Amino acid sequence: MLSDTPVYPISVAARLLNISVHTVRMYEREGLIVPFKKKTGHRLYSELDIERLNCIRRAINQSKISIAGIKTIYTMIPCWQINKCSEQARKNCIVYNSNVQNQPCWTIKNKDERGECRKCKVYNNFADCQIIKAAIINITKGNS
Amino acid sequence: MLSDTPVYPISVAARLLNISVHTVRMYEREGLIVPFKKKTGHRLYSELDIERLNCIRRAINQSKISIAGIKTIYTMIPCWQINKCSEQARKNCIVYNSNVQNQPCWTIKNKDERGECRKCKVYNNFADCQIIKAAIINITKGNS
DNA sequence: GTAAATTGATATTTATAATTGTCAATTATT
DNA sequence: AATAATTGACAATTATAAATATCAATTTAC
Repeated sequence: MLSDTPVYPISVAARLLNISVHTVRMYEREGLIVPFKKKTGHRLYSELDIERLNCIRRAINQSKISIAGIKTIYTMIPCWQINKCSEQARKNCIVYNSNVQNQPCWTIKNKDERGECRKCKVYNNFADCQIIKAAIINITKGNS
Repeated sequence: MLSDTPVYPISVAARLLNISVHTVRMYEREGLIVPFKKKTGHRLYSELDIERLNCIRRAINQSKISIAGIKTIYTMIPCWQINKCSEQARKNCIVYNSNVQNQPCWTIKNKDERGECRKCKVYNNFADCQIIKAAIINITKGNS
């Protein structure tokens, strides 16, 4: 089990991934990752963040999915299913109630009952496009 | 309602789309489209095919989703839901029974009870990535 | 029967996404 | 207090996906 404790500054994260600091920041701007931020604005990355970034790199370099494509796929995750949100929670959730989002749920500001995105199953378990596909298939297979 | 009758040869289709004949063939090689083919191998495109191709072009040029990304998204369509396949049909369907496909269902050869892909709702109604997203959301919202 | 169009396969070109570089200002570290 | 690292913003570069060109063989259509 990978640790989700934010420990690596961006320079170390970039070195672990064999990419530049700029690229790591770009993935954040594009909404693919949500690193921990200190009050001063400095970023910190966990082991889990590194694994997530590796996954994104594979999608780009091996699967040839563009960043915009990855973002679109992330937006397809039915988070209320993953999190088994209650009727009440759904009623209050901006993600659930706006089909037309073009943003992954973790990029949408919290005005509802959702907790911290960095700790959420949706953010942590569905970095891989293949896993997202499998999840959608599983969920829909339950139906008649 | 757009006609699904195959009428345009590839040169006309390409002209309607402002792209080259080669590009149209490429989209087919990549599994994004399934044009009608005469016994001689010559392709024919319908109005619906043209609209589908326009949709693919928008995904590439405006949404900046790569061809590999579009293909991955197409692979996420839960076709058995769209087509309301029976238990029996699912049991016999290679698409339903192999989660690990990396191909849209219409590129997988028919050895089961599925009909002609060009006539299928899944192929015809879900060219647009946004619509696929909406469909997945709808289907999963039905669940508890 | 002949000119125009289509086919597949390989090679080339082009467009642009992805990545990196530079900079001054701010923050961290010892 | 001084050096190293990080920040955001803009510019430049690189890598490669997307599109096009070329070719001989086959098919279409008048």
